[in-house]
Amino acid sequence: MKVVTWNINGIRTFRGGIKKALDSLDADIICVQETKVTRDLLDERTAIVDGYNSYFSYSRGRSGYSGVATYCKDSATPSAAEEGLTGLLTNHEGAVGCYGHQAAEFCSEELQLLDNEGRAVVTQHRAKCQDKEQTVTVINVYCPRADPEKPERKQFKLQFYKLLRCRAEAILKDGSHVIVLGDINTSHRQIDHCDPSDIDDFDENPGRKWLNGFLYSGGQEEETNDEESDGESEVTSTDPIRSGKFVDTFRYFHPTRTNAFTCWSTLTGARQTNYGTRIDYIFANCQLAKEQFVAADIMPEVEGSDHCPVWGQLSCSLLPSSKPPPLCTRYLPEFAGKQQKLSRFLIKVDQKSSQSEPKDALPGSQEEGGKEGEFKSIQS
DNA sequence: TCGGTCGTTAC
DNA sequence: AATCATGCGC
DNA sequence: GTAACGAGCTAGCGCATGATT
Repeated sequence: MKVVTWNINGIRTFRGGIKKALDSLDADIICVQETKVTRDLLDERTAIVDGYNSYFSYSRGRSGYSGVATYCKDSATPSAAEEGLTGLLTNHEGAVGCYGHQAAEFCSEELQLLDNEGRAVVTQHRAKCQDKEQTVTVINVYCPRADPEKPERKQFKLQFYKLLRCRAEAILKDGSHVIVLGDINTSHRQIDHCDPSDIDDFDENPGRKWLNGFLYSGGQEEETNDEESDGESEVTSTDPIRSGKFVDTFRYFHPTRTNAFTCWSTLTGARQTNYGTRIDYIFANCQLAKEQFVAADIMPEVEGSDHCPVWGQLSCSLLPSSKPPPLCTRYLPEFAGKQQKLSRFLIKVDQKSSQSEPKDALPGSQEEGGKEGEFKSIQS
């Protein structure tokens, strides 16, 4: 199976629908960030793509801002899907669960704010990894940018990181493999930045420290010793710097490749001179990375955004769920007439009636509107 | 995780 | 109902 | 003369909103 992440900088720029772009990426799971769309502005050709099932999270604060979506091939239909990292947005069935000890680390208002900008979608899949059936959870994130003008966003970004790690490790501890992918908005090391001496990098240092803690650096032999300088006090004992459980899959396969960037400033036309940064990643827990990942790379030749796609190839194959979880976009009542899967109407009657009502699927903060009745009548 | 250049100012 | 001007966030 | 210090700030997209035709 193959996964892709891509910050698309506005999903509505794909005028004729996004299907062609999705197909050309040729992946089972495609995670996009910065959709800049809200439910009321989502059109059918974007939301309902033949051959895929999709899962959106929208910014609740402002429109035209942030937002992520995960598109799964029908052969990769998840068994669970949910919006956000905190669980506060998921009062419906079909959620992934496993929230760790976030309650001890964050106050509830803070948690709500961290999930208020449509920055995360979590899908859970069954996979067959050499005979054994296992669970793989995909966390699609658009991590906040730390605007230097706004000091509070710096803290927000770090808190989001902390929450992301908390959730990812909780799911991992529960026994699932975990893939964390998306626009992480921090370049990890000097090699990942066109100008490592830039002042900005010092400002982003907390983000790098987080990455160093989140990632496992075994297998990346270079420079493991000079990292000790920012953790000299605890280096002798627990060595928390390298306690991470995840692997940067691109760097795992290309440990020394330089000028490998995924994001370029449009202000200066920096893409033509490849003056960029690598801030879009596919992270996988160590075991998954080592045992299942067979390749990973960036796609700098793909245009259409100020970011390029990143892909990872796994040797395991996905086992599709027979029915998409409630968060699936195709359950939205405004698209009820555009059901794509004929098989949805062909499943056994007893199974269908024992499932939860479609109205439980209505995601997010939007009102349920007057179309719901129409939808229910179509369903039953 | 650093070195590094250049022009102006202060001594 | 289009178009423009301005602002915001990257 | 030389050490110390500070260097300089525009670019372009996608989107929203409100005012103008």
